Amino acid sequence: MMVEDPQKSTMRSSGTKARILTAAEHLFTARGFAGVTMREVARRASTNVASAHYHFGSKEGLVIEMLRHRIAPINAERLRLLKEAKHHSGGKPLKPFIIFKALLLPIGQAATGSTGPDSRFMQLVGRSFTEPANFLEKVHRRLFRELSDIFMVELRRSHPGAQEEDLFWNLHFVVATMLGALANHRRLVPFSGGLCNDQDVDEMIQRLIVFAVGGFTASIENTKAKANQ
Amino acid sequence: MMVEDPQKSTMRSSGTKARILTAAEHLFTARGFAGVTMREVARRASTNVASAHYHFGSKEGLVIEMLRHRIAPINAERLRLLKEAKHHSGGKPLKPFIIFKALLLPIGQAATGSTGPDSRFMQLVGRSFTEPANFLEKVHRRLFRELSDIFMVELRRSHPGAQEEDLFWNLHFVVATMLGALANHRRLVPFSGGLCNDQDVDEMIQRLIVFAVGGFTASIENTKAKANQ
DNA sequence: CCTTTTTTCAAACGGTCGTTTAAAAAGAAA
DNA sequence: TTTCTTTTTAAACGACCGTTTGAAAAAAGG
Repeated sequence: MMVEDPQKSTMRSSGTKARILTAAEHLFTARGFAGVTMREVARRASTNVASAHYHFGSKEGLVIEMLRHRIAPINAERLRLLKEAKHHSGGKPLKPFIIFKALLLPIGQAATGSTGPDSRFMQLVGRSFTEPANFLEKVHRRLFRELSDIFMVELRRSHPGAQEEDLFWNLHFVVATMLGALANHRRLVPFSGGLCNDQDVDEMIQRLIVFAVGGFTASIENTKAKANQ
Repeated sequence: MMVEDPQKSTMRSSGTKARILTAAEHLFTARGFAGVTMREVARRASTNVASAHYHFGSKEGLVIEMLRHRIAPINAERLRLLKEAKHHSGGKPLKPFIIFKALLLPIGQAATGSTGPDSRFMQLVGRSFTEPANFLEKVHRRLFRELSDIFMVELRRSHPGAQEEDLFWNLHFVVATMLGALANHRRLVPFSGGLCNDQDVDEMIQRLIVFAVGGFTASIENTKAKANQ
């Protein structure tokens, strides 16, 4: 068998598994999960379908491993930034701007990293949330449950008077904005008649952070004002 | 042939075409475009595949017609609300809150209308934006180009000092938030541990409007402040 | 009624899909 | 080398896809 962790124990494979992963990432990014066949992935990786099944078990397995392989490092960086911010805050609650920077900045880093994925890959991540495939829900739960719990703790600390329900709603909106912006990124250029540049991922992330903080804060303030009136 | 407008001239068909459209809407909503076969649609509509091809030409044709059939009335209502608001403003620029209400409220109306689609259908609309199928881009361009042009005119009038580029970016974010929130709607319940209710579409739209206005305004103000410093 | 057009239907077509099989090739251990 | 395990390969399997065909049924026009 040997479908286990590449790091572990014996590893007699040449780079076939890694080539399949890379090929899958490029093709799934361009045409989605249902739009790409195992035969195409295998051909781009200079191998055959049976090899892909040998390494990943199934097409689902390949999709899951590819997403995990790219998302896990981004989430680790998010937690690192948050921990770093807490260390510099001296026990005081973090400002929303700091919290959402920790959530959003690692996306830009991943998209502009030297050997990392290009900005197009993030479209795939956004798309993976909207695809109806049920097997993806489990993956997302495993990949994002701990992360969202930790971020919710910080949001609670920074908004002591806010209703729990409102915090959930507005973090949900922030994530929705992030995913929507990533998934529909390429539409900005034709929409703006070429005025906006979609290549500068960092600019998008900076704008996204400002927008997210503004939306979140306005919404929390609005609900608080209503409650007090 | 007879694949033309149902309103026009002769119409000897019983409700087959309408039944196919309804069946397609339900199935595509649940499992996406690629995840549903023409045979399933035909069976749910109590007819057969050839009939579906007779009425819609192809699977793509069916998808396009289904989207157009649902989105066009929503966009008409958006334009109506905007025109109504302009009529009551006495020539003064509209506030962002009013503009985005005109953009977002019709979604809630469509989702809660008596014979209209349920909230799940809006997931499909959101999904149609992120699906990689190229034929959808033309549909979206035809359905949304005029709409976005008109809304941009009002945003310009309400933000005389703002850069054109910033207006595009932030309207893009508002739309991204809307699409992302719609597409990921059902995730809110498990994410919040059951605290938030995803059945109340009106509540979501209300919260969404506040969030969108807050994000848009904050982002415009932020850029203006930077330019002045 | 008969004629003409529109609509429905069962059946088939050509292709492609994810997956499996079984054997060959390559490496590691002895 | 021999033995055992891991990896790669070509070929096939069974199922299902979107679409088309050609004829029957239904509706409209005369």
